[in-house]
Amino acid sequence: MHHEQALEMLRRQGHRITPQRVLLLSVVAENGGHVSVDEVFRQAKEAHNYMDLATVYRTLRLFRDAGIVTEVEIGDRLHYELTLPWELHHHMVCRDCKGAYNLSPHYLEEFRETLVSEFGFVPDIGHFSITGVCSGCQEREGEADAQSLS
Amino acid sequence: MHHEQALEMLRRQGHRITPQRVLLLSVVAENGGHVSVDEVFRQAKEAHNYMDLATVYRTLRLFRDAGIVTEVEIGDRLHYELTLPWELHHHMVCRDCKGAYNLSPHYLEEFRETLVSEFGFVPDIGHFSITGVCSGCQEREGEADAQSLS
DNA sequence: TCTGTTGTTGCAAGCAATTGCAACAACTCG
DNA sequence: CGAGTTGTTGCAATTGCTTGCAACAACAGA
Repeated sequence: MHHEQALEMLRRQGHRITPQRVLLLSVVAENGGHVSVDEVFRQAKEAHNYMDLATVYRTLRLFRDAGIVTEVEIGDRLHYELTLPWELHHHMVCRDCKGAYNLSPHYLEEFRETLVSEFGFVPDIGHFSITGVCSGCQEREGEADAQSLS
Repeated sequence: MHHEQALEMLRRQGHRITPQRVLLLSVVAENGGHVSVDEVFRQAKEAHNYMDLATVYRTLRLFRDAGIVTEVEIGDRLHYELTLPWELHHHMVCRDCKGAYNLSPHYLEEFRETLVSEFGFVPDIGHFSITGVCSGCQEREGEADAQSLS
């Protein structure tokens, strides 16, 4: 998603283009992957010498609702990443190392359709993420357990 | 899960049985379905004339980690319900009406196994819940949309 | 270009939930 | 049963995030 394009989307949805929004969008964009709110706040302040945390939260939420960014809950903190429509994905978040691994949407398609057809429940899988333990941390846990037994 | 049994589980895991824990367990148990933290706090205070909110949070989390209760996030508040091993279920939580509907584990089994075999990622589906819109609220939304168009 | 309307910001207060720490009490072992 | 050990509690402070509100500024229309 190109900046100009995203800003145009916002405007078409009736939102105003403010310097804060332009700045925050570029901060998220320049970070490649997912960034924590704190990090966005810090970088924005660095670039502009001022930024209000409430504005960061409100703006990122706005971007999310406008489809410009995707919200990912890592641990219990919100992170955001640019939504790239040609590479949509969900996340598997490791509860130990807080790593976030991408998951192709096709793994969820069947599950989604079952919920809709069986229960008429339409899940929000645009922002889906699932917590668990990644393979690396499982090995580390294994070692720890072995030690605690000895 | 019977009270005595749950307390015995706690003790076996090396935790102490305190009056607060006994009280909080019975409050959760007596509520049948899922209860909000606030409600647990209120009822515990009513029964015992004193209870600290931090203790409620810590105790419920302990119960969760011990497998005695299940944590359900409804809206953005934590709720808890007794874990009944013979009727395990997940939840579909409606983002509009905050209703929580039970979902049999079998709907997730396949998804779970795919994550494990494909990625070595073991999801926490003991505490799984998914947000979306229930069928009732979809109808209501439909009406609202129709009105706003007229 | 100027002006009015209305969405946005900054600030401070508020929320649910968590945490550090000293006083305390449940369990263990003698 | 009584003393020591160590997990637990109560309290207050703190965290991450949200919200109410008055001042402000982006856009539209004249």
